[in-house]
Amino acid sequence: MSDTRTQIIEASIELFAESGFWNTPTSKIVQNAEISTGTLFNYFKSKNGLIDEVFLQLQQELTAAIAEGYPETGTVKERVEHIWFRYITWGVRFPVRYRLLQQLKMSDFVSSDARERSWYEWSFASTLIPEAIETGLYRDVSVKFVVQLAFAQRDAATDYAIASQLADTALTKHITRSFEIYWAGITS
Amino acid sequence: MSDTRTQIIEASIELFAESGFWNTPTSKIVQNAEISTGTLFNYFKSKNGLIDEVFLQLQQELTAAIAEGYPETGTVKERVEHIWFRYITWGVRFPVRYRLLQQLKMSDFVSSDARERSWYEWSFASTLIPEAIETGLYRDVSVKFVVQLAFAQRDAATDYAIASQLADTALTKHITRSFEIYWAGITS
DNA sequence: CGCGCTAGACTGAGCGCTCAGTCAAGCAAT
DNA sequence: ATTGCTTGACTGAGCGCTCAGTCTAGCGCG
Repeated sequence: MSDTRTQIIEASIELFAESGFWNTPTSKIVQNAEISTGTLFNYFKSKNGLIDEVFLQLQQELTAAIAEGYPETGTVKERVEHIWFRYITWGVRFPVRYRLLQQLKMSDFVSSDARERSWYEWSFASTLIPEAIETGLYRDVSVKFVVQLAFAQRDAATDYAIASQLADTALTKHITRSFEIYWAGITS
Repeated sequence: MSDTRTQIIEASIELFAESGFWNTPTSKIVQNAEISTGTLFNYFKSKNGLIDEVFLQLQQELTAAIAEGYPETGTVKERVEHIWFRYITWGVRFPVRYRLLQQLKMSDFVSSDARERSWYEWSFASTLIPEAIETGLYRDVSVKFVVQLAFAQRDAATDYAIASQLADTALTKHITRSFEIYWAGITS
């Protein structure tokens, strides 16, 4: 990882988050990264290629934060709660990065290739969903919907925490409470 | 509402939903609407002005669908459930419009002026939130978070219903169930 | 009824400009 | 001398938007 490459990615994160992808010309990126036009295209084959790399970078940072201390042998609830906690904490600590990642996930700027590659990072949690089904502690609802709800409620909790600038004990309380609400909803 | 204006808006909805705003040049819109370049700018002062109008149009259609049969005098729960039901039903019936509206809400393409104007449409529900606070049936959670959670869970339920192509009784059951989950989570 | 006229919706070539991406020249390090 | 990174003026495709001009429906008048 050369220094120049990092500079470009950091400048891109900042500008993309600020103005969006289509409103951020490469000219502004090179200006912000203090390099020249040509150098950008030495490191990335196109602007879209750069967007892919920014996405992978952010996804990797988030996944690393979650994977750290992951209770491989814990109960399903413990593991889901761990992800919940780490995810929201990361979002609050890096709100610019979090919002950009959210936007990238939703948009179709990111190539399907990059999306696929980002899934490998989640291998540590690959047994979670099958196990959740087996334990059968959920209400009579499809697993797909339970997962989708988890994502939606977790993201809503993160947005709220960022907007309200929660920290320390207030943040911890909020995370625990939001998880309780989720768990109370889906378990019978 | 002239026919040409409607043509332009319908063409825009289709193309924006398909390729996004920045990937839809005005040349494609006029092609799709079977008019010429200049006509578009007779009806809308700019491309951004057009986006605003598309947003207002969709928001209005959705609000009209929800306002119809709204139980003004019902309990808080009844009224929230009514909105829940109508919203998801509208999304399932018009998935292209629903997805585009979601994107527009999230993005910053829509001017703050247009956003403000769209709030007037919701006046029929203006007493809902104050009443919800008074009744105090919620858990010890901030009202803002309860509202944000409602939006998030309702949208997740809609996405799931669209993706799974639910209809008729299966759809009704899903809507009721998803509302139950929300209600179980936030009430103590 | 028929003619002349007008209003204004519509047209589309083309303007000015921005953009992503190129490439020949320069430079520093070996 | 050679290699490989860096530079930034340059390119041409594509964009939003304009405007001088066309066309037609419909009105007033003899």
